[in-house]
Amino acid sequence: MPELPKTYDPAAVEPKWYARWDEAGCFRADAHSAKPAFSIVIPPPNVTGILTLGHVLNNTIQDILSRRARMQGFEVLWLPGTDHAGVGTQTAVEKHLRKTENKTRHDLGREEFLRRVLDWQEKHGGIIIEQLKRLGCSCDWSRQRYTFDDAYVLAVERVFIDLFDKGLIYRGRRMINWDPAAQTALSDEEVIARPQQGSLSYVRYEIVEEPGRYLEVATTRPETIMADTAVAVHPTDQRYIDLIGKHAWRPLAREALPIIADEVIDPKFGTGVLKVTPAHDKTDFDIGLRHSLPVIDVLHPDGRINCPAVPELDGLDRFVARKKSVELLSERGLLAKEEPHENNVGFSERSEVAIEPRLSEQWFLRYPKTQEALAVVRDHLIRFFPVHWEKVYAQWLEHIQDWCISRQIWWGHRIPAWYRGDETRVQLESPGDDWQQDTDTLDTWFSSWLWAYETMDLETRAKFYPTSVLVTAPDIIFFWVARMIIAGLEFKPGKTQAIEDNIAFRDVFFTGLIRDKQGRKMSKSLGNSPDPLDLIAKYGADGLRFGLMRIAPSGQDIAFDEKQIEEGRNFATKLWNAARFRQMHGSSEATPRLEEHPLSIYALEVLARFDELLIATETAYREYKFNEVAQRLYDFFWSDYCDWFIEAAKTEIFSEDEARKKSVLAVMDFVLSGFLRLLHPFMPHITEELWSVFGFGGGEGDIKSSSIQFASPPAAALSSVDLQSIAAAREKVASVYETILAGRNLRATSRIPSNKKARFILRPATGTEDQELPTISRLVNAEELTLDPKYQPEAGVPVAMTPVGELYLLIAGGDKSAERERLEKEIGKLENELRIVEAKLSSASFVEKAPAAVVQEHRQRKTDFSEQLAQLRKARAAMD
RNA sequence: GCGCGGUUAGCUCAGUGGUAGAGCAUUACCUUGACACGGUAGGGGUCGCAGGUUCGAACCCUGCACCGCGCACCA
Repeated sequence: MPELPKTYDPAAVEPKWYARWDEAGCFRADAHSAKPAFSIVIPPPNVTGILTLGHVLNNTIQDILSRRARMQGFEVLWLPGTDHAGVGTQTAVEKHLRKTENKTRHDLGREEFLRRVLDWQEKHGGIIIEQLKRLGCSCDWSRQRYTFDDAYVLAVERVFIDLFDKGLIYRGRRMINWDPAAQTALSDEEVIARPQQGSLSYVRYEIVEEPGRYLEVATTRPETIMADTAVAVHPTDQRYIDLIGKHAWRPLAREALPIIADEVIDPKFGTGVLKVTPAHDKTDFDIGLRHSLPVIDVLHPDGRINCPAVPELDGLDRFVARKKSVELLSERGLLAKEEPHENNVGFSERSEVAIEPRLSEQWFLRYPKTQEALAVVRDHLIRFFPVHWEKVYAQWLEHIQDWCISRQIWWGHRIPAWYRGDETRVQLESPGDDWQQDTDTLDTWFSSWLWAYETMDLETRAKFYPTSVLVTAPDIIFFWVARMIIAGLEFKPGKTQAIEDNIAFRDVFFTGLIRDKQGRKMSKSLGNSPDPLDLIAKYGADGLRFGLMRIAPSGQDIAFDEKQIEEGRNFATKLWNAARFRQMHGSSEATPRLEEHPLSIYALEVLARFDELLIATETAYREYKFNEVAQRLYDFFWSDYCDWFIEAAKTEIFSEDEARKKSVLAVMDFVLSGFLRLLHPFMPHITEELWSVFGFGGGEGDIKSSSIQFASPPAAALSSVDLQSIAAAREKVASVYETILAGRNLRATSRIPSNKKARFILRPATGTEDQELPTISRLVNAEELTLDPKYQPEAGVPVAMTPVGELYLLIAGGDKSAERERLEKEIGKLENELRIVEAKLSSASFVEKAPAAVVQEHRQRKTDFSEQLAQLRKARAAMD
């Protein structure tokens, strides 16, 4: 067994093991395996993206699930890949182009621009894959996919054609969300409402039939007045009822507009009069349809005003034109007033500019299988964790609108539609030379929604689809999760037509969002997003993984604090050193066994706690409570194993009794071997290193049989020990540990410095044996601990009441007044507790109505407190 | 307006009816033969507010406040 270096160096251990695993093909999934299948598809990161803390969280969870399943004997497929990320990638390249060459994509033309995107992809693509490897992700890299793989592209086009043939995809001129910066249509989901501080302008529209009489119209968008084609009021609004059917003069680009009545007008808003602008507002467009109003578009695609009739405004940016139009109206006496007004404005999720509702010819999908998609989640064929996301999901599906799937960007899947004159054909190949292909591309999510199965060939799909679990952030529940569920139900890629074979995944685990300490989202512009690679360099991938998992409560946002990652690193070091300690005392068995050794009470205690740990982690895993699993592992190892078991075990390790020494070392090996396996999914590298160093996997040989990642999960340690003797041992241990705590407290309150040995005397309670004295003595750092049933203390000797008797601390020249003070404090505390218990017991209703066990417990407590109090009072009295 | 989540120690969070917990931070002592990325001991909380149910409420019920999020409205 090679000797462990003094400190753990993740940089020396982690890449070494990852390379070995990868080379040996440990992560490769076998579609022909007889083992049960476990599968996860990665939420594909942007192909040119770099690793963020969000990715670390998400992929660590997937890796934990994959590694755990592998150990449990599943054939595991964790399928990796990347996404072409249409708008995101294109925007990045455009930005770069503007910076380096001061050009737009239109300057280059479509073909050249796409070549530049490919260059960009060549340069930045795949970085994130290498970063995931550094994190330790056990993906099957031989199956890595990309949304622009030939086969994948073909599948996307075929799906488009299929849905078109079914009549679910159609082309139409409708109101869409227009992003004037990216100059493309967006889906409703890509628009984020933000409250904006603007102003409400009250504009005067003169009545055509009654010159000199004006209608006041409140608007936040005076720059679109030229596109007004009517003025509307509520049909029952008494203020204006006589005007319905008459006309009003449009104040800019003067023209007579009909005054119409429509139910949607809110008489309480503004003046109760709405200017109807069908080209630039969804509600207005609908009103226009109901009243057959003409549509006038006064905006260029880039958001500038397109209205030669008003030269003062023509060509101005929409926001500049807004101010200018107010000035114009004001000059002409047509502005009644202006008041500040807050309203919600839709912003493009990507380009961060206000979106423009715009009438445009686009492709739409009428979602299929929405009822079925609701049902599979409602009926828990697919289970959401945490469960409350079910409601959000249902709410979206219940209000679902057709999906605008065409984009006017260049980087994406081309729409397989062809035009010649008025003719349209939807098919893979061009119908002929004189046909022009649609210039639009598809929404990136229109390719992502096939990810759960289109990434698998038929053989793989037969084994691994539906996938076991999807791990993702809740912000893409509509974009991706819901649509993948719909795609699975519609295209039925499963082995039969049955619904349960065609759900995309059985479980969905939604992670939290990582925020900074102030609760803000991580973002580049705030500079509050640490680079995970820096963190890995500082704390190791294992430290980062563990630290993050320990603070990631399921379903809640995570306040990131580097301190927590440091804790992860510290835990790795603790593990390392505990292993070193074991290693100093001889070699270990490849498969540690307990049977041939008599177990000490401390061994029974730590093994019982280990068994509790097994159950607790199993339960937590079932609910995807990774932070709880991590915390349990941490507490068990640090406190139960290191602080208590190892410390108590030193009595035997440093003794001359070979049999007992052997026993305690065997228990250490048993616990270490089991604990390494439990911890492996969280900290794969260090556990593999120690597993290998200790030779637990059977030493050298095939990595697939020696690696910890294929070792079976630990079984319960005490299943063959009778419960009574475990209980007896644990009770004894509890009294020993309690005594130790009391002894240490005596030392500290009596101001004995930690490096000074102290002498103790124990006047034993009935039944106390001297067997455990050496351990107590060691753990209270005693120079000597003697058992003396007849000990009569001098007044002022510090004393503590313990389960094994009265424990006295002998100090030369003890400070009597300090001891008096200490005693009085102790007495005060006890009196207080006794008072509480007595009050409870004297309440007749408590004694009558509370469960007998609870009452009994209180009675016991009362007895204990009273006895201890009597002793302490005696000691106190002796001092006077 | 509708819905969801949160409010417990300075910080991050556990805690589904019976003596309020952990880690970090903090204070004191300690480089002792695994570990100072460590050990030991301590201090620190009217569990957001107000009612109710109960022998007993951080926990169950009702209302409210504040923070965050989603949806709808948004002239």
